[in-house]
Amino acid sequence: MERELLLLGLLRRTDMHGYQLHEFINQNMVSCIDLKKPTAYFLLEKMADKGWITQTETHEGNRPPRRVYQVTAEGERVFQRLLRENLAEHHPARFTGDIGLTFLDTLLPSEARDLLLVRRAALREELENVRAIPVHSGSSQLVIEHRARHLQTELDWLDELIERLG
Amino acid sequence: MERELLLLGLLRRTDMHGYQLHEFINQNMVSCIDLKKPTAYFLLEKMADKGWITQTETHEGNRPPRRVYQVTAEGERVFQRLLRENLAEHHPARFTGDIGLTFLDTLLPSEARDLLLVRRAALREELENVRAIPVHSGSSQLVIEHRARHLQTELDWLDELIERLG
DNA sequence: ATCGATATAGTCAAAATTGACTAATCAGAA
DNA sequence: TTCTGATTAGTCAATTTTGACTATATCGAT
Repeated sequence: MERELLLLGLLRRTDMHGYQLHEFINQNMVSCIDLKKPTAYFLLEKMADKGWITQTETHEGNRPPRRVYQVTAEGERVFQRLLRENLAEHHPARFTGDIGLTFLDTLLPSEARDLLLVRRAALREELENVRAIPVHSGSSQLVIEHRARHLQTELDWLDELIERLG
Repeated sequence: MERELLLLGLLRRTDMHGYQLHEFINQNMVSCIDLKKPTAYFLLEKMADKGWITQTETHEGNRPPRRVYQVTAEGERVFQRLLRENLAEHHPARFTGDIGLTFLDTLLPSEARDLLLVRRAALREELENVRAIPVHSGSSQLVIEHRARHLQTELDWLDELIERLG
């Protein structure tokens, strides 16, 4: 759901059409996410179906029509929910593309802090688990060591973020 | 291609059938990759089509037949190529699931070292680029800072790995 | 004014991925 | 022994994702 979070978050700032959204993401968030154009349109259509956003077709001359999207009241509620979920959950497979960070400033620092505390707990647990993997399991020692390092970096980062907020 | 690299690498060690492969990956490499069962079978079929592996159907009583896979000579060549590509390339979107590490010990330390040197160069370049992003670009400062940290961790890790090998 | 190159805006068929399923076997409890 | 739940082995339809495409507009050079 973090792609939906991103699209909602951007549209909440400014109404945009599909191409514009995709361009923005491609220019400013490459390091964060790789969202292909057709996927963006696909997600937008799905979100429109669910009533999270509405489309306004604008015809200009002979051009292909542009569909500008606006976040609905329901979409706003979904954004709020997704943002909180994203911040509180520890997604084990990604230290990159932490979309929630982009919209952290839309929350009260105290609430943001509480959500990150939940995440930190899960992160700590995983780090302990990884450190507890016996040497002669089927998994590669290098892979485990590598992961432990990034988990530690993530933990340090969260610690600092939490401190900044509190 | 790193899923193919993984499957080839595992099959190169021991012949296995699809379910076995999936189980092994799921038990020992969760932190590394999330390969769903149907995707595993899909990839195996594709690899068999390309002649990288061969299937041997074994019927046992009334069971659904098991297809045991073996790496062909061509598959072995592809494995060697994919491993080298994987080690030398800096994949910007993942600090997790570095499959190449699992099979690093199949190379001569000196060659492994050379490949990782290429990767380190690309990594350094990205870190510089990320650090050079102006504060008032469209991207979130937190996201950039977050990425820079993990890139630095990755760089330190590579430095150490390279030293260990040289 | 016109030609080519690039930017804008979106679509589509083909390929890949997934959740949910079938179906047989096995291990232990009643 | 027979029932139940877990394990083994793989498949399938529906959903998602992608590369390649259409088509107009715009901008700079000739």
